Parts: sequence; structure tokens; C-alpha cells
Amino acid sequence: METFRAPIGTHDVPPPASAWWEDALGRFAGLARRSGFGLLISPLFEDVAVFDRGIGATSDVATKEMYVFTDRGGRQLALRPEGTASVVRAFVQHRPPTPWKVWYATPAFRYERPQAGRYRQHHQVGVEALGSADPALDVEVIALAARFYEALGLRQVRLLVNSMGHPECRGAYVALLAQYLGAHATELCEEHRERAQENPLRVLDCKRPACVAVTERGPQLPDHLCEECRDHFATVREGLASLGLDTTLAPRLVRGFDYYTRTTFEFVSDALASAQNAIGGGGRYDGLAEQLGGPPTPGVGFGSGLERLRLAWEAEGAGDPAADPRADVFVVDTTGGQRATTLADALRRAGLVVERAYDQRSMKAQMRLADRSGAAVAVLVGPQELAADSVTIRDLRGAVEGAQVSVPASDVVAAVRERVTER
RNA sequence: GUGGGCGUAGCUCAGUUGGCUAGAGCGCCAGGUUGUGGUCCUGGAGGUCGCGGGUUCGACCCCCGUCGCUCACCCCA
Repeated sequence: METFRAPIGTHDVPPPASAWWEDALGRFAGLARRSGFGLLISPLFEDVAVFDRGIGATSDVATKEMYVFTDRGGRQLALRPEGTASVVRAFVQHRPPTPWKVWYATPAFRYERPQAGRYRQHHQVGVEALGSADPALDVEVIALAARFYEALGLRQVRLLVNSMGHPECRGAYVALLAQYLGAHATELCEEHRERAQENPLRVLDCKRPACVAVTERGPQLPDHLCEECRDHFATVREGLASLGLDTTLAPRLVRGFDYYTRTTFEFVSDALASAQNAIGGGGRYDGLAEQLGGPPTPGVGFGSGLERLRLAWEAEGAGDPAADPRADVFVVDTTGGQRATTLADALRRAGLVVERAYDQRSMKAQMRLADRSGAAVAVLVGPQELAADSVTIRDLRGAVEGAQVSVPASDVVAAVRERVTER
């Protein structure tokens, strides 16, 4: 019989490890809600042009990493490779009142070779805020990410910031950079020797020593911003500082999507040894709504990868490994299981976490399962209890471990609750 | 796309210079216990040694191919 595996680059998160995901998603939802972000549900796939025009048709992600397919109606669609473009598409489609603040949790798909902290399907949480250019919104978005990491117990996180200016001052800088790179073309790495003029900003991102040596001595983005962009960036940094959030200026941080303007930022985990140490990132994208056919609308947001957060969390030893969800009570029934069905239902309706055995197992086997379930008490039903319409409640843990008492079946919820809340 | 490492039980792994019915721990199941868990003792189930081909009297071991996992480059979460 042929066996199947999850497709290359994808993975399952079975329990108990998935408990961490539930916890992280819950914390993120709470933080977002308290900051006035509402949940946006949107399709996993879009017209491929949403991403081409959104993240930039020349970007690596758009050119060679997208899962593109043609549906039965001949439409060219793509699985979302990142979160922002879809959100802005939804904004343009619905034209909600601004500021429009939404959060999301979504898988993202990129066709690339998997390695540590990199998958073909990964999962992101993020927020987007459209309709305001106020630097206070940049601060709010970045702070939300920082508070999320704190809430997960992460400590070894650094915040890198940069500003890419708006199209005009960046244009002037890019021209300057192109000229500089042209003069030093022979010193660049092999890949960029030819291609530097196509997209000069990309060279800033290159980690090869040859390129780094050239770009770190060349013109720096933050030094060439117009006055407005310079002020905006300064206000963002001051705002972050006022919240106790330290920033590291990263003048060559440009990130891989073309839509960014002004503020860009990246959170890196110093606990991750691999090259994939960015646990979250984002920035401003003041021209993106217009790119997608909407009115000129400023926007800012971030996305964070759950798989990498989990890796960072593990690397930091930030918490206990996910434990099995503990049961409150385990129902043992040696009379066939019908009583277990009704007792479990009653106890669950009372809000307790209830487990039971199946397949008419022996008393010993059921008690062993009860013990391993972590339940504080076992509710036992045998022929005697069945005849008397009672149950035996046995304490499995704590000071009174092993003690047991018989109660009428009608009192089971109260009797169990009393013992469970005690622990 | 390119390169390195690795594929033996559900999991983590041993397996000698190629040589007997391929092992251990954990987990799982049963018994020791005339209704009662953990610790302990005993027993049991479970493996086409990733797959295909080759060398050999003989392959888990050597060779080739292939698939998968993993790490790295590029880029990103």
C-alpha cells in the first residue's frame, strides 16, 4: 500500500505541539482587538496581478516563488505568497471608512527550497492599517508586534528600522546609488556586477562580502531623505523610544517587496543561529492602494511567521514544552460504556474537560488511561454502581490521592467540580 | 535551481572487516492484582533495513540510480 506524506516543504502540527499555536493565535487576537484591529477573512488565492502589481513584478517572490494556477474558467490565480497585497485589494474593493485597521492569520505559499525556518507553506499573523500617514500609526503597528513577542516570552529580539522615503526622494537616492554602484561595478559580487543597474536597492540587501564592502561605504538611504520623510522617520523612532522600544538603525534594510515607502522594519531573533532569523517585518506602503486601482491611501502593517516564532521560542527556552491538554476528570465504565457516554456529556456540559475509554477495556486499562490523561479524579461505574444508580469518585492526585467516595449519580457534577477546583 | 549530510520498529537510535531466526530504550497491549492508576516484575504485538538495480557463495553494510528528509546559497516569515 502506497503511503503519503505532507507535500515537500509543508508540515503538520499535531497535538500537543499545536497547543502552542492556539495560545499564540489567542494572544495575538487579543492584542489586536485591544488596539482596535478587526479580523479580516479573505481568500487564499487572488488574481495573480494582485501580487504582481502589489509586491512588484520583478521581485523574487513574484517571478519565481508563486504558486500560480489556471482555474477551469481560464482565470490566472495565485496562492497568496504574503499577507499585505490581499488586504489592500480588499480595502480597494470595499472602500471602508478610514482608518481601516485589520488583523489576519493566514497560511502563505512560496515555491522555494525548504530549509531551517523556511517552508513552502508557512503561517503568518499580521495587521494592516490603511488611511492615515500619521507616524503614530507606524508606532502603534510596530509596538503591537513587539508586545506580541513579549507576550510569547521572547526576550532575545532586536528591532531594525529604516526609512525608504517616498517615491521622489527615494528616486533621487536610487539615481545616486546607481551612479555610485556603476563606478564600483567591478568590486561587486558576481550576481550584481551585471544586474546592479536594474534594481540598485537590491544590492543593499546582498549579504556577500564584496557587495557589503561597497554598499557600506556608499550613499546611505537615511542621509538622503527629504525633510518630510526625515521628520516622519524621526517621529516614529521617538515614539518607539517613548514606549521603551529600542531601535537599531539599519540603513541598508530594504526588504524584498517593492511596495514599501518610508518606514521599514524587521524583528530579528538573536536566538536563531540560522540565516532565517527574521521573525517579523513590515513597513509603510503609501502607494499600494493606488497601484491596485484605489484612491491614494497611505498604509502600514507587519507580518510575523509563526513557525519562526516557535523556533525562536524553543531556542530561547522561553517556556515549557507544550504539555498535553490535561483532563479534569476521566470516566471509567466497566458496564459497557453507555453510562460513560451520559456521564461524560453531563460533566462536559458543566464545563469540565472530560475523557473516557472506548472499546470496553478492562478496569485496569481504563484506570491506566485515567492516570495518563492527567485527570484529577476518576469517576467509576461498575455493576454495583450501575445497580445503585451511583458513582464512585476516586482522587488520582494530590494529598488525598487514592481516596474514594460513593455519591448518587445525580450529584456527580457537584462532587467532581468540588474536587477538581481544589487542585 | 545548485551543493553537503542522512534514510534500520510508532519515536530516539545500536548493528563488528559483508556471514546465523535484525537488536535496545521509550511508547503500545496483556498478565502479576477475585471491580482500582503511577513504581516494579513477566510476557506480547510491531520491521519488504526508503525504493529499484548491480557486485558477491552471501548485502542493513559495498557500487549506481531514484525518492524523501535535512542543512546551506538566493530570498524571505
